[in-house]
Amino acid sequence: MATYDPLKRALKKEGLRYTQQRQSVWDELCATNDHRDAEEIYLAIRQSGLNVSRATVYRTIDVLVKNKMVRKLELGDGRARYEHKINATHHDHLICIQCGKIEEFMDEVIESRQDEIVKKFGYKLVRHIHQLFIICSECESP
Amino acid sequence: MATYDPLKRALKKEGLRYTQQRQSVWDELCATNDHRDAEEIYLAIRQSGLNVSRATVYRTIDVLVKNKMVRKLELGDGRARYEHKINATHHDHLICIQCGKIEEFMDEVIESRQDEIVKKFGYKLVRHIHQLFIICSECESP
DNA sequence: TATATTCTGAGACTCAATCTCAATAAGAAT
DNA sequence: ATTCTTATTGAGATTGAGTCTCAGAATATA
Repeated sequence: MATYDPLKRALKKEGLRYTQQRQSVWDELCATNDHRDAEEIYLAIRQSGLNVSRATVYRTIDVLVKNKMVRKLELGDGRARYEHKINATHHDHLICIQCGKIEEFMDEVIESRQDEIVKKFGYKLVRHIHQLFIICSECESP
Repeated sequence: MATYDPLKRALKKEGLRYTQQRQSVWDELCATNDHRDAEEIYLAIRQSGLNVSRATVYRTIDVLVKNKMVRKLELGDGRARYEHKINATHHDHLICIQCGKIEEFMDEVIESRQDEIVKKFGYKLVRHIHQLFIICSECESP
C-alpha cells in the first residue's frame, strides 16, 4: 500500500502505535484530492465498512497535520477542511462563496512580496493564509 | 459624539431602532484600534457601568459588519476579532503566534496580483483573507 | 399618551471539536 | 504463542463561541 510507509514512519517518530483506525483515516484522506471536513472523512470510513469513532478521526488528523502529511484549512465557517500533501507543492486557495468549490493557486510574486514585508518588520514568517473568496463562472452565469 | 451619526444612519438604512445598547457596542468598538473579540467588547461595556447582554453584543456587531462599519477577523482559533473602520484604509494582518500581537500591512503589488489571478480563472473576486503568521522581534529575542 | 412593533436579556440551544475513562488492542518480553 | 505493560479506542459527556427563543421592556408613530 502506497500510503502505508509514511504513516508508519510518522507514528514511529512520534512514539505512537500503528493501528487499523489510524491507517483508515490516512487512507481515506489520500483517497481523493478534495478538501473535506472531519465529518466527511468519518462518514466515508464508516461507509467502507470500517469502524472508527469521531474522536479517533480528530486525533489522527492532528497527528497527520503535525507531521505535515495533511494540511488543515480554516475557511472561517467553523468547519476545518483537510487535504493530503502527497505530491503536493505549496499553493493557496480560491473559494466560491456560492457553491463552496475550492481551487488552488500559487504566485511567486506574492510569495516573495510576503517575505519582503515580514523582513521589513523585522519578523520571522512562520506560515501564511491567503484565501480569495470568489464567485465562480458556473455560479455567476448558470 | 463623533460615533453617533454613522450609527444612526446605518440603523435607519436597515430599518432598525436606535438604542442605548447598540450605541454602547459601537462606542466601545471605536474606543480603541485593537482587534478584540466579542467577549472583550462585552466585558468592557459592563466595566463602564452599562448593562448589555452577550446576545445584543453579537447582534449589534452583525449589523455593524453588514454595514461595513466594523471588520470581522477570523484568525483560525475559533474566536473572531473585530476592528472599527473609522478612517481605515484597506489592509491585511501580521499575527504573532507567540504573543498574539496583530499588525497591519498593505501591498499594492499583492493586491493587483490577486486581481490578475482571479481574472485568469474567469472568476469574480468578492473578498480576500491574507494573514502572515509570524514571530515578532520581541518574542524572537526577549 | 396610547398603540403597535421592535429590542433586550437570561438562559437554552447548536455544532465542531475536545476530553474522560473503562474496555480493548498493540507490541515487547518471555 | 502467551503474558504483561502501556497506548488506543469508542461512547458519550463536555467545552466554548455563537445563535435562538420568548416574555417583558423600550422605542417610534399617531
